[in-house]
Amino acid sequence: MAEILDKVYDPQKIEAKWYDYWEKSGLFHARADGASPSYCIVIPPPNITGSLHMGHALNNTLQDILIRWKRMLGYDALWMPGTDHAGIATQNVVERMLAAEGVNRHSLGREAFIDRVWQWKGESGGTIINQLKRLGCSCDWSRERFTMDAGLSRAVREVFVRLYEEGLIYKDDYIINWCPRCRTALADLEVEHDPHEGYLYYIKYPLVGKEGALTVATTRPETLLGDTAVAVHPEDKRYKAYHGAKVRLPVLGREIPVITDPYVSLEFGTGALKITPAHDLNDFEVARRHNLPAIKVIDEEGLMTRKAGKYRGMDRFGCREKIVKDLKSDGLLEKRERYHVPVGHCYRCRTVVEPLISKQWFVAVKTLAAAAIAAVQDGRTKLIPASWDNSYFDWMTNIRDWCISRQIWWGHRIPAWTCKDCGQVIVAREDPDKCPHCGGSGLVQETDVLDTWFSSALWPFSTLGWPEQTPELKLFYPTTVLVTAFDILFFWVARMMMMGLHFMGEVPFHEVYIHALVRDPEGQKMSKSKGNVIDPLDLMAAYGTDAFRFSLAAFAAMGRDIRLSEERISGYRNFANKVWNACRFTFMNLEDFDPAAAAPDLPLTVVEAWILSRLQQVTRETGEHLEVYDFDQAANALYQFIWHEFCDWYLELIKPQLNDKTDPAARRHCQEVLLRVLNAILRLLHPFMPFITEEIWQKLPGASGSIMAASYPREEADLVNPQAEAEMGLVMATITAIRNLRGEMNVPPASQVEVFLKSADPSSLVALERHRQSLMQLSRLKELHTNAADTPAAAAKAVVEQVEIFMPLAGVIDFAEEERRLAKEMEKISKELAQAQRKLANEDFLAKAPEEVVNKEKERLQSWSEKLAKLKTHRERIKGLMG
RNA sequence: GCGGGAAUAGCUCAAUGGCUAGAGCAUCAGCCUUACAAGCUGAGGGUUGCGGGUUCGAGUCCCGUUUCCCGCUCCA
Repeated sequence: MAEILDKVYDPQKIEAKWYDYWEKSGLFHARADGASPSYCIVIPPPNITGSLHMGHALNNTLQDILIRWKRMLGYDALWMPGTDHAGIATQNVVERMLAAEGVNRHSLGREAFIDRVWQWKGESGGTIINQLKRLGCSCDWSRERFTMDAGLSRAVREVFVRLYEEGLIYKDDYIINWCPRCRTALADLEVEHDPHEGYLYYIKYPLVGKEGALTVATTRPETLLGDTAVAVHPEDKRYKAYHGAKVRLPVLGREIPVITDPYVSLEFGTGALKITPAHDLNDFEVARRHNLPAIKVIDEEGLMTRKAGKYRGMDRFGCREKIVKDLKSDGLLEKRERYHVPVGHCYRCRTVVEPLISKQWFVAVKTLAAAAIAAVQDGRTKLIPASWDNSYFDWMTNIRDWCISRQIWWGHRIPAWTCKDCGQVIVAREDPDKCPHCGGSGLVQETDVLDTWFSSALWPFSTLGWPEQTPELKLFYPTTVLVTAFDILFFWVARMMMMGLHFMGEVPFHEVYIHALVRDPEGQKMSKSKGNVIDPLDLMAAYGTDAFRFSLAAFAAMGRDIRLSEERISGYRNFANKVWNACRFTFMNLEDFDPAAAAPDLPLTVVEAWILSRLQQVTRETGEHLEVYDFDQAANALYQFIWHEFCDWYLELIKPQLNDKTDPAARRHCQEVLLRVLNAILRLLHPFMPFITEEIWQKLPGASGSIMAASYPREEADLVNPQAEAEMGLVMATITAIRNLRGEMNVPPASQVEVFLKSADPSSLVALERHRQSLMQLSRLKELHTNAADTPAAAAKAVVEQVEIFMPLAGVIDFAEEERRLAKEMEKISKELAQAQRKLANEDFLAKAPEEVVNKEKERLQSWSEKLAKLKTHRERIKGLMG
């Protein structure tokens, strides 16, 4: 016996209880016993500092849909969860807390500081995990990992040591991007270039021993303090005379050479370029070619060094103003022009990045990148959509060595030691206590930590237990698919490809599904500074998690950004309510239903054959769409079927049988089929709307256990029934046509009318006769004449396929109104007819188009002209009646 | 600057080169029809950005053009 659902669908009430139930039942746990095929997704690990934003919500909803779907299909589905230690971001958070207490990390000391970060992580680091649970994510929490936990740290060290031993990790003096606020080096990728309103300054460098000066153009006059040359293009005729000359550096008076290098552009500025090797990447490379010294005039805090002479200790921007002033008073500033300067900012704190020469650790990525390129080229890993291939190749081809050392404390400390006695560098898996070269005990460990992405790059195998050869690693690597947004394609995906291929010998994932970015309704990127951030938790509270998830899936069209509109989410909330009420209706009609009792052996009615046939097709479509990550199409197919076929038609069509208590067997049979369809619908919908489907499933007669553990519907081909679909198509079209006539002729819904049907095709009438009750009920008829010998003249008329429909409206009908309506209808049809005629009159079309297309066109022509003829006859009759 | 998208109903988006270019929301009209007013039944709404071309046939393919978005960028 079925329990009756509450009258109102209340998402908050039903969503609260199921997550615990699932988790406690162990339903998220992958068995890893090799008994069924494996399916594995590793989660893009969110930062421990993070809280759930729209990007996470979309990303994880899609993953959960895939995982729940595959799990129901019988795969041993592992969704490997975890979090990322987010070195710089986390350190910033904790440092801010310390600042509020009036201390800083240096006064605290390294050990204590790290303890403090762990403490913070314990208290606040789980926020996002709880939010993922709120979203319904069915991750295998028993396997949850963290990039700083013991196992992953061991993997990091193993990778570092091996790469070092292979010569792929090295330490060198090089110019790197430095954030003076975070006081650490950054990788090229971690610098964001934004245009900045600035100036291009033209500065005179007086010639030594001659009259005159060379004028250089620069956006950063303060760096002239570190200039060690002025470069011109070797072919530049303007400067031929100055090759080998010397100029005097303004302000400081140092003499520096004029050199020639083809790097210099002839067109830009004056064609003379100041060279500051310590503070500009290009200058650094020019200087290497010419063996020029580098003079560091800006330090790690962004302050001028003692090499800057009288400017020492000034802030770099203050120094710029002062220098410009001094140049002006010396008469050496020729002019300045307004200019858009591309300025690099730290992606974590937005501070202007300072290029600095510094000793850092690098990964030599060329060979790793080549392997990662090959894997995508030969399809071992597929990017979906493939339009990302070119960006991937482009980036991978132009990649430069990866700076992996960070001058912060929170992270994996680089396992390198320097011997104070012999000066040798030791890189080791275990902390050494004496120098293996000289036996000395004065070992000093590297203070830097590794870039956070270094550990995330190992995520697909480190989380599965590597370097141990675990059963999980064997079963789930390579993982099936990685689901991510394109903004971390290079940061993360590219690096996982490199590391996975190098250490596992196989790609980390077979497919990478790259989904859209969620934008605000105006298409703007959501950001705190713009104030247009929509909090997913608010949406879940307002519309329910199921509606929210379904919206995200329905929005997730491939290769297109998502503009989130609340109106549509509320539309899907209505859909959830619709599902709820369809179930409520079903349950109300199952009060006397005993699933254990034997089902009567009755044949399917046409209506049942039709709905089961449609169900098969929707089942097939849903699977096909999910298989290729067309989440939106899968969601829409279900929405359309459930609302507009199951609810709008099927439930209406079976009401008479359900209400007919005189034939218990037929009623019981009807209940049986209804339950069967609803059961399948819930399972089809479950990956998208896990909570509401579970809530209803638990009350569904004959269902047991969690819907999570039920099987996902598969198409039953023998139930596909084109005849039933054709017949119901005619019935529904006829009902719609009658409703249409009523509407057009302004017949009040309450008043019942008579309808006459006529057709040259007797089988149509037989079919419609079979559905007499449905026709009467759904189009509100007083009487239906399907064998009308005489059709009333004073009637409104419509034509559906071969069937003519007459609705006599004696005393009600406005002949002029009907005449106008017919004229309009005929005009529409005439247009279609003309188009078909035009096509068929075209000899090229007849000769070149495929036969079936031509035949189709002929059929269309025929049916249009028949319909037109019928309407025309009728119109004449109406006209006759009008007098 | 280089590269990639996008442009279709008032809005957000669909549409293997071939049925009358479709949905949802919004609008309008009428309905509390015993699951649902978060609902039901209808209706209106389109020169597919613009200009060419290929084709029997173009929203779809090609060229040009305009606008918008997004990446990448070592000419100061």
